[in-house]
Amino acid sequence: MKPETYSFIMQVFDLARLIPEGRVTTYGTIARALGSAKSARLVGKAMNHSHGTIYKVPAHRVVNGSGLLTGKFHLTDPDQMQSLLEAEGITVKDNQVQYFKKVFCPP
DNA sequence: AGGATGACGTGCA
DNA sequence: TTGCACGCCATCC
Repeated sequence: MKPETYSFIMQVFDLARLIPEGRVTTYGTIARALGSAKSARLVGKAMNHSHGTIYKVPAHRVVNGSGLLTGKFHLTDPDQMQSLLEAEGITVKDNQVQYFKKVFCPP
Protein backbone atom coordinates (compact mmCIF):
# COMPACT_ATOMS: atom_id res chain seq x y z
CA MET A 1 0.00 0.00 0.00
CA LYS A 2 1.77 3.10 -1.23
CA PRO A 3 1.10 6.55 0.22
CA GLU A 4 0.26 7.89 -3.23
CA THR A 5 -2.33 5.18 -3.56
CA TYR A 6 -4.91 7.19 -1.71
CA SER A 7 -7.97 5.03 -1.71
CA PHE A 8 -10.98 4.23 0.41
CA ILE A 9 -8.74 2.49 2.88
CA MET A 10 -6.62 5.57 3.35
CA GLN A 11 -9.67 7.65 4.12
CA VAL A 12 -10.71 5.12 6.70
CA PHE A 13 -7.30 5.31 8.32
CA ASP A 14 -7.46 9.08 8.40
CA LEU A 15 -10.84 9.11 10.12
CA ALA A 16 -9.87 6.39 12.54
CA ARG A 17 -6.81 8.38 13.48
CA LEU A 18 -9.05 11.29 14.46
CA ILE A 19 -10.58 9.27 17.27
CA PRO A 20 -9.40 10.70 20.59
CA GLU A 21 -8.12 8.45 23.32
CA GLY A 22 -10.76 7.03 25.57
CA ARG A 23 -13.28 7.14 22.74
CA VAL A 24 -14.46 4.56 20.25
CA THR A 25 -16.50 4.60 17.06
CA THR A 26 -18.24 2.14 14.80
CA TYR A 27 -17.57 0.91 11.31
CA GLY A 28 -20.92 2.17 10.12
CA THR A 29 -20.18 5.65 11.43
CA ILE A 30 -16.90 5.80 9.56
CA ALA A 31 -18.48 4.39 6.44
CA ARG A 32 -21.20 7.00 6.58
CA ALA A 33 -18.66 9.73 7.10
CA LEU A 34 -16.99 8.61 3.91
CA GLY A 35 -20.26 8.71 2.03
CA SER A 36 -20.71 4.95 1.73
CA ALA A 37 -23.09 4.30 4.59
CA LYS A 38 -23.76 0.72 3.57
CA SER A 39 -20.13 -0.11 3.08
CA ALA A 40 -19.32 -0.67 6.72
CA ARG A 41 -17.75 -3.95 5.71
CA LEU A 42 -15.27 -2.08 3.58
CA VAL A 43 -14.19 -0.20 6.67
CA GLY A 44 -13.48 -3.43 8.46
CA LYS A 45 -11.57 -4.67 5.50
CA ALA A 46 -9.58 -1.47 5.47
CA MET A 47 -8.70 -1.91 9.13
CA ASN A 48 -7.48 -5.37 8.35
CA HIS A 49 -5.10 -3.81 5.88
CA SER A 50 -3.87 -1.44 8.55
CA HIS A 51 -1.61 -4.35 9.43
CA GLY A 52 0.66 -3.87 6.50
CA THR A 53 0.57 -0.08 6.30
CA ILE A 54 3.07 2.30 7.80
CA TYR A 55 0.21 4.39 9.10
CA LYS A 56 -0.65 3.85 12.72
CA VAL A 57 -4.35 3.24 12.96
CA PRO A 58 -6.05 2.85 16.34
CA ALA A 59 -8.04 -0.11 15.11
CA HIS A 60 -8.70 -1.06 18.71
CA ARG A 61 -10.87 2.05 19.00
CA VAL A 62 -13.11 0.90 16.19
CA VAL A 63 -15.84 -1.58 17.03
CA ASN A 64 -19.08 -2.72 15.47
CA GLY A 65 -22.46 -1.11 16.07
CA SER A 66 -23.03 -3.24 19.16
CA GLY A 67 -19.75 -2.29 20.77
CA LEU A 68 -18.32 -5.72 20.13
CA LEU A 69 -14.61 -6.11 19.39
CA THR A 70 -15.33 -8.19 16.33
CA GLY A 71 -11.92 -7.66 14.84
CA LYS A 72 -9.82 -8.35 17.87
CA PHE A 73 -9.21 -11.89 16.77
CA HIS A 74 -7.80 -10.59 13.54
CA LEU A 75 -5.02 -8.66 15.21
CA THR A 76 -1.65 -10.04 16.17
CA ASP A 77 -2.73 -10.34 19.77
CA PRO A 78 -6.44 -10.12 20.60
CA ASP A 79 -5.81 -9.70 24.28
CA GLN A 80 -3.67 -6.67 23.60
CA MET A 81 -6.58 -4.91 21.94
CA GLN A 82 -8.67 -5.15 25.06
CA SER A 83 -5.74 -4.04 27.18
CA LEU A 84 -5.26 -0.98 25.03
CA LEU A 85 -8.89 -0.01 25.37
CA GLU A 86 -8.84 -0.47 29.11
CA ALA A 87 -5.63 1.52 29.28
CA GLU A 88 -7.51 4.41 27.70
CA GLY A 89 -10.25 4.22 30.24
CA ILE A 90 -12.62 2.05 28.25
CA THR A 91 -14.09 -0.90 30.09
CA VAL A 92 -14.21 -4.05 28.01
CA LYS A 93 -16.08 -7.14 29.11
CA ASP A 94 -16.31 -10.29 27.04
CA ASN A 95 -15.28 -8.66 23.78
CA GLN A 96 -17.84 -5.97 24.48
CA VAL A 97 -17.32 -2.30 25.25
CA GLN A 98 -19.09 -1.33 28.46
CA TYR A 99 -20.64 2.13 28.61
CA PHE A 100 -20.39 2.05 24.85
CA LYS A 101 -22.78 4.99 24.58
CA LYS A 102 -20.53 7.11 26.74
CA VAL A 103 -17.31 6.42 24.90
CA PHE A 104 -18.92 6.42 21.49
CA CYS A 105 -17.62 9.20 19.26
CA PRO A 106 -20.34 10.41 16.86
CA PRO A 107 -19.43 12.24 13.59
C1' DA B 1 -12.48 -8.92 -16.93
C1' DG B 2 -15.29 -11.50 -13.82
C1' DG B 3 -16.42 -13.60 -9.56
C1' DA B 4 -15.89 -14.21 -4.70
C1' DT B 5 -15.05 -12.07 -0.18
C1' DG B 6 -15.56 -9.39 4.11
C1' DA B 7 -13.03 -6.43 11.51
C1' DC B 8 -21.03 -4.61 9.31
C1' DG B 9 -25.81 -2.93 9.33
C1' DT B 10 -30.63 -3.35 8.98
C1' DG B 11 -34.94 -5.80 8.25
C1' DC B 12 -37.94 -9.55 8.98
C1' DA B 13 -39.63 -14.06 11.17
C1' DT C 1 -36.60 -10.44 22.44
C1' DT C 2 -33.26 -13.32 19.97
C1' DG C 3 -31.78 -15.27 15.68
C1' DC C 4 -31.34 -15.66 10.58
C1' DA C 5 -30.81 -13.85 5.96
C1' DC C 6 -29.90 -10.31 2.54
C1' DG C 7 -27.55 -6.21 0.77
C1' DC C 8 -23.46 -3.29 -0.11
C1' DC C 9 -19.25 -1.66 -2.49
C1' DA C 10 -14.15 -1.59 -2.77
C1' DT C 11 -10.38 -4.99 -2.96
C1' DC C 12 -8.24 -9.41 -4.01
C1' DC C 13 -7.61 -13.83 -6.67
